[in-house]
Amino acid sequence: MGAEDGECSGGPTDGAFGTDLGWSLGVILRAWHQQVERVVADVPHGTRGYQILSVLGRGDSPTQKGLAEHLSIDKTVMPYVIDALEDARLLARKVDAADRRVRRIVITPRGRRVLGELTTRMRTAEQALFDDVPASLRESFVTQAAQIATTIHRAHPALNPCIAVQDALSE
Amino acid sequence: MGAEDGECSGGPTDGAFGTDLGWSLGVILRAWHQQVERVVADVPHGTRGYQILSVLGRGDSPTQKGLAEHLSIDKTVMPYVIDALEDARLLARKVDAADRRVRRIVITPRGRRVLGELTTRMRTAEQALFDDVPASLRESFVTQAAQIATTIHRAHPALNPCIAVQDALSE
DNA sequence: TATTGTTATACTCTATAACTATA
DNA sequence: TATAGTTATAGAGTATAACAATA
Repeated sequence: MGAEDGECSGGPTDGAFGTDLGWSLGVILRAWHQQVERVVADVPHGTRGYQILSVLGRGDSPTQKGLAEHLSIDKTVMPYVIDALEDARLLARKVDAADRRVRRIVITPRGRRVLGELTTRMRTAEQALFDDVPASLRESFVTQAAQIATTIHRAHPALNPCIAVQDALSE
Repeated sequence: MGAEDGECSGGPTDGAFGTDLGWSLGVILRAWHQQVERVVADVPHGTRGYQILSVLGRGDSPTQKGLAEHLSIDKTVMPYVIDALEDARLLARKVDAADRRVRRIVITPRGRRVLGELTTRMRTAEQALFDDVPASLRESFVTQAAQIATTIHRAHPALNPCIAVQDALSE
């Protein structure tokens, strides 16, 4: 005791219309990271490594540039991330025959196996994250987040040069 | 031309149940930061400074420790953040009479005025962020994010030492 | 002895600039 | 000349450790 009251009353600032979206998303994203960090502990570069494997698991063979844009990180970050994942034999660089400047990133059988395990464990971790949240709310939120993220990712070329690349390609 | 296909197909990885919550939230939060960065350009420490003013605008007079816990940052980050906001005369440190170790942070009249302007401009910026998202979806998402963040913030003591402090106080 | 706040320092992550190899 | 990828380096943000003041 000493303080006559609680330190902070908690929750976002503007209850009426939730202008404090940044705070809310920050709290959830930090909790997500903390919750899944043990799942991805053995994956080089943790959640980032997992997200790269996820994209590859979809069947894509993106370039390093395309991958960087999907993850919204600078292309100069890619080499050491890809190096680490390649050293772990989870993926491989493959020189593009049509343009030898380009390295296509492909998942290895081992990478696919690891991704399978990770996906299962991620589901469990996310359920634990939402332990005190009603299932219907959780499902709704996750679905809406995916919808909105996809829309924003498409709508903001500055944030999503990946689309700019596709536009350029289709010219 | 050169690449035979697009670099990445976009969207989260697992359409079925959205295991890629981390990607979705990351995209939305990054876009939010980018969208509001001009609004908070004049506020020391940008969105962080804004979030601190938001809490203070609620009428709280939190300690620096409580504030750090609300924002999920280390207490050692607070001094220079508070210094900058105090230099800008947006808030002030006030020694707690009951416990002279403690500095209560209070908003200044100027801080309250600035917060008012910021709140309005944040609303506008957030609407721009969700320009291509249906209004009903946007409102639902923002509300749900606030609900879930509050629940998680309460449920995870490790992430939310603020509650731990309150528990300790109520003993 | 424990806690709030502070300072100094080291570490991680990220971006900027300059280079190479291809086109 | 322009682009994909790489490397080296500098910067921002963050955490760890040690300290002062107070309880």
